[in-house]
Amino acid sequence: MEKTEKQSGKTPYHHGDLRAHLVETVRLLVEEKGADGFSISEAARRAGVSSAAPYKHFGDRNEIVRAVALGGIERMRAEMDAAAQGAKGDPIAPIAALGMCYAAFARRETGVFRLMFGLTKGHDEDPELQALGDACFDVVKREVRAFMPEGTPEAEIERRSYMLHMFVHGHAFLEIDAKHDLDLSPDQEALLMLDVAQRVMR
Amino acid sequence: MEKTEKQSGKTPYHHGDLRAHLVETVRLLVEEKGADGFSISEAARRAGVSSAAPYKHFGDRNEIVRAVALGGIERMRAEMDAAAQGAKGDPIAPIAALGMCYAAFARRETGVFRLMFGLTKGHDEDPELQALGDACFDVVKREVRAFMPEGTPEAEIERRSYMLHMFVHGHAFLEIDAKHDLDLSPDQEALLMLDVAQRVMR
DNA sequence: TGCCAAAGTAAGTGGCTATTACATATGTCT
DNA sequence: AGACATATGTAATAGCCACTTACTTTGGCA
Repeated sequence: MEKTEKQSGKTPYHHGDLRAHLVETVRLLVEEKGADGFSISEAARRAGVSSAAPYKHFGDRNEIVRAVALGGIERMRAEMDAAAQGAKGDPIAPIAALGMCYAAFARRETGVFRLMFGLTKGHDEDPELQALGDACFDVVKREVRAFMPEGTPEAEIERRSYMLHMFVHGHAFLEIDAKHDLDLSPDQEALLMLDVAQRVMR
Repeated sequence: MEKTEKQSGKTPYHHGDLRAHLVETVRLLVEEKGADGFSISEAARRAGVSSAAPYKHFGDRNEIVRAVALGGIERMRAEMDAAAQGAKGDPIAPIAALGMCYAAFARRETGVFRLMFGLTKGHDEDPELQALGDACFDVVKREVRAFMPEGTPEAEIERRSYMLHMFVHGHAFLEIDAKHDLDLSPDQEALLMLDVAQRVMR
């Protein structure tokens, strides 16, 4: 029973932890072919099981991609947390670092990133998705709070945090969608992030 | 052949201008069910033709949604142009108006808006799509140029324009995806746009 | 008028999602 | 150990979709 307890408490029976295997397979497929360029059948084929097997672990296709998206959000949250705590120079450095982190994730895991924000297929009211997203935003608010003078009203912190989010979110999507031919070097992007952070936090 | 390819003056043959009829039908379906929630078969059914008929006018499904997206971009460009020229109070008003326009379009035509920026299915290198997008951005640059002191280097104009785009683009998507429970009134949103515009243009 | 190409249809191919009926492995209970 | 309920798997299937092919209809024009 408690030999190979995996993430969701599902114990492997016949072929190991097919559930986790499928999520990882789909994650790779999403990066490879985009969120709508793959099929569950294909994932099952790659995992070496029949096309019906996935439906023993997920109710429908959406549940699978949802699991991939949730994993992505949590991964990004962890990276943001680490990036903010690792930046210790200028007081504004953690805030700029968060922006770099966001953009870097979008660039590195473009498929999953699109998924994280492109789930509109019945996930409008997904509490778990919302909660994980909020957890990411909490990291931002934490750093904004640390930067602002003590006693700053929460509404102000929320407002600044939202402005930062607007900015990096737009930048991330404009970049991965290649809507501008900017082609910023990492240094140039870091300067841009710093510039924007200063304009928002001033 | 492409002798009658005037795109504004398609000649009706059997059932009228099926091409334009299909684009409009798909536009409505996109708003109704989302970019991936409809089928070409369904559009054909609504238009009262066989499921093979669309393929006499479009090479594949992507060409149809591309046409819808192109129409959306051009419509938004026209609105942005009008909004900027209509705002004549504070010198920064046209810039804030552009932001409102962007957000309003995203709210009003959410499906098409998502389409405009979600085409990643072989449209990475679509010159017409890129050109229309650039035309929108030209409106922004025009207003930024008008705001900045004469002789401002083009690179600076480009930079400020890009910053503005980052902000409004992020705001638009965060709002339609309901990633924050802000629920701004039109007035509050206008103030936010003005605030952001001032921070960028300062 | 007769021709031809554009524009339409019916039928078919292959793929996908999801379901159903059935087969098999696994931990538990006695 | 043996039995059993259940979790996990398969094969077969239904229904939908994108797209193709072969055929028919229609409208403009030489």
